[in-house]
Amino acid sequence: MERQRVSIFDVARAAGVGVATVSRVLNSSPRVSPTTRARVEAAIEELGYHPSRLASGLSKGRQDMIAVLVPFITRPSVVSRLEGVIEVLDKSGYGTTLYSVASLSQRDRHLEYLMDRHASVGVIVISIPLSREHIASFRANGVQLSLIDTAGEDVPHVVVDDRVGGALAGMHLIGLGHRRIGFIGDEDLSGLGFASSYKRLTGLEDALVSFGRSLDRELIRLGPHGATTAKEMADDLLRLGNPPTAIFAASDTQALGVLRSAQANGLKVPDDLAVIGFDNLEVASIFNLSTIAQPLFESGVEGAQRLLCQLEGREVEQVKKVLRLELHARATTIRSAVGPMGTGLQRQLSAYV
Amino acid sequence: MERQRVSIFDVARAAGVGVATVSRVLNSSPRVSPTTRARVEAAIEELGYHPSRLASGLSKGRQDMIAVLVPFITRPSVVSRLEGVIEVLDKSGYGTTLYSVASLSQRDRHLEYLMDRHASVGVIVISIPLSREHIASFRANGVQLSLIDTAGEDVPHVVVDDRVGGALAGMHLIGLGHRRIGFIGDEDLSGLGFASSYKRLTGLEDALVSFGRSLDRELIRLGPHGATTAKEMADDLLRLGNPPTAIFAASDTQALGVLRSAQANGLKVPDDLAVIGFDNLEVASIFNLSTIAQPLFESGVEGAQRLLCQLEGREVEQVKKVLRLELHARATTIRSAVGPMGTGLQRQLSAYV
DNA sequence: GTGAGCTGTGGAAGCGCTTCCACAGCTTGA
DNA sequence: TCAAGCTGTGGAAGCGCTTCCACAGCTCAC
Repeated sequence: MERQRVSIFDVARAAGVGVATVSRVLNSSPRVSPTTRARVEAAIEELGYHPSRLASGLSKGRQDMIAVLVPFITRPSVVSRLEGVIEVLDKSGYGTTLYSVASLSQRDRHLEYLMDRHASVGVIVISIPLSREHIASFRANGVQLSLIDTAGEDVPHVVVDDRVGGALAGMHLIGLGHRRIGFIGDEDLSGLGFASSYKRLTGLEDALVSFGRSLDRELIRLGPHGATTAKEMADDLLRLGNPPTAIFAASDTQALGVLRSAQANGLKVPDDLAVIGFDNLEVASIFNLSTIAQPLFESGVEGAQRLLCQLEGREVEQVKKVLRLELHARATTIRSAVGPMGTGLQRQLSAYV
Repeated sequence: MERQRVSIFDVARAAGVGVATVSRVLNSSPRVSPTTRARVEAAIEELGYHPSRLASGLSKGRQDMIAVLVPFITRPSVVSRLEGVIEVLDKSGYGTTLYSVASLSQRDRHLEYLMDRHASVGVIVISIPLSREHIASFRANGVQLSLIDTAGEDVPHVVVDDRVGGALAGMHLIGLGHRRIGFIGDEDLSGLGFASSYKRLTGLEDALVSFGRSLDRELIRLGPHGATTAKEMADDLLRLGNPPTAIFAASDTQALGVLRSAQANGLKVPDDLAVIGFDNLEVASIFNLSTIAQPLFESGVEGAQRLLCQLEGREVEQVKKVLRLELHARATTIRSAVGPMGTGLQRQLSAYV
């Protein structure tokens, strides 16, 4: 039933040349005369030949594949990054394979498999911290690495300064007169070691400290990522005897939950409660949510480009690339004509150079 | 620099057996004595040997890889489905590769590559319509196929009845007394032929017709998917001399845009404007948005399981599997104590068997 | 005791490519 | 004119596996 595969040998015979010549045509080697090339191309066309990546990979000792390691593809921020990566990789000639990681064991299983030139020539890791040993193994096996939203010694990585971002949010709220600032962020249940939420909290503390104040542990809630859990945590915070007047959420998704909690509790935003998120997802602009914007899509593009750069044998100019964060002060922190969800005042402040 | 690859031959020598025996151990063939097996396993462990999928695939004439073809990974609904797929595939022993499709040419390029046992033994297609020829090609090449949210003759597919879903939404709104019902949906710019938005509109028409009414073309707006564009379309609709009293959005994302538009225009939901979406994403429950719920994650699980079923040589029991739709009537269509975003009345109606 | 039928094993061919090496037929410079 | 050096080409080895085939050493029924 299944039709016989057309191999390079069939093409060679049809074109009246040797297999080596066909291979040269396939790999666009200059060492082929135009006439021969045309004959071979005609034969390929006629037979409907598709070279086998498997055979080619085995023969070359490496597969022309790039692997992308991502956690939690449910998170919009991860998806945006991934989109940027795919955008670039898709026109690169490399195949792209996605590996989704949700647990330590899964991470290790995938990493072990990917540290092999037969599996991939390059790996892009998004938001997953890698150990020194991991990195060394990749290097030993000659597999290139490019990190996005996670750092690594001597490995090209593109990040933002989450701590500065947290400080930015903190300064904004403090500047608006808030003294009791709550924080809602992620608890790392996976054991993978995600640190961005924690760093953003540290940034908030920096801001408070620089104003002679300190972090109030009572106003911090950490839990699994998601709008629903964030709402519950916000409910909890707002039930306190002396509730916060502002809440900084570690992501826009969580900020949405906070917003929802405020409304359910009959609080007016931003008057009774100011809310600021992180990421600047589409929902943030839709709901006029104040947020710290980070270039998600661009981080993916950048990370992918840096991998390709290495694969072409060129040095990456700037091993650690820090992308810019920006405060988008919108209606959930700044009072405006139309109210929390209105089309009021919308300020964008450039963060730092 | 790069260390030499450990091959099956090295293992064979270390264990004092032939390569065939090592291969048998790797493929857990019963034809190996326990003692020999133990010796080989020890050698594998000691040498840190990892078999090459490339070589194995080439030798077997097929790669143990499953490809997943998805459009627009930005859409939360697609991501949920994908999550379900990955959940199942990840513990299946097959490698999983993701191919993202945003245009016709990209679709064809990927399909052409994937119809090859050297690329994958099975393909899961999410939401992308396939032609009869595509399907025939897969079959001719012995590559198994499983479709999610898209149909195909004689190919296992899991879908929902979007038209019924549309009717469900329509009946709900009509039952609440609405006579001018607007629709906001997708325009298929990609040329890939996505039909769900259109089918949902047809369902709305069915509902109207069954009540002796008809679809008012003036109240229909189609545009690129997204909350922002949906808001603009809703603004447009609400500016009409005789604006709709209810809007059915083809997805929750778009419904969010509608909600935003209502608020910006000073309309109270659901009194001045009722809004219903589709999908039942997390945002829907957060914002108490009425919606037609479809089992997204489950569709992914189901689709993946059916592919695995075929790969094991078993027949899929039900080629066309229709998943259930449910009306979740929440605060954006039904008045309640707390208002549009309150924790008011929340009814769930089972749709159909 | 002998042939048939196991079980466990190794050798080697072959999967479809790439690439090294050899070589034929040229062109060039001395 | 001839050695040297191109250019274009083909043959064949080899990438790391799987699997067919052969075979040794058994057991077992007759």
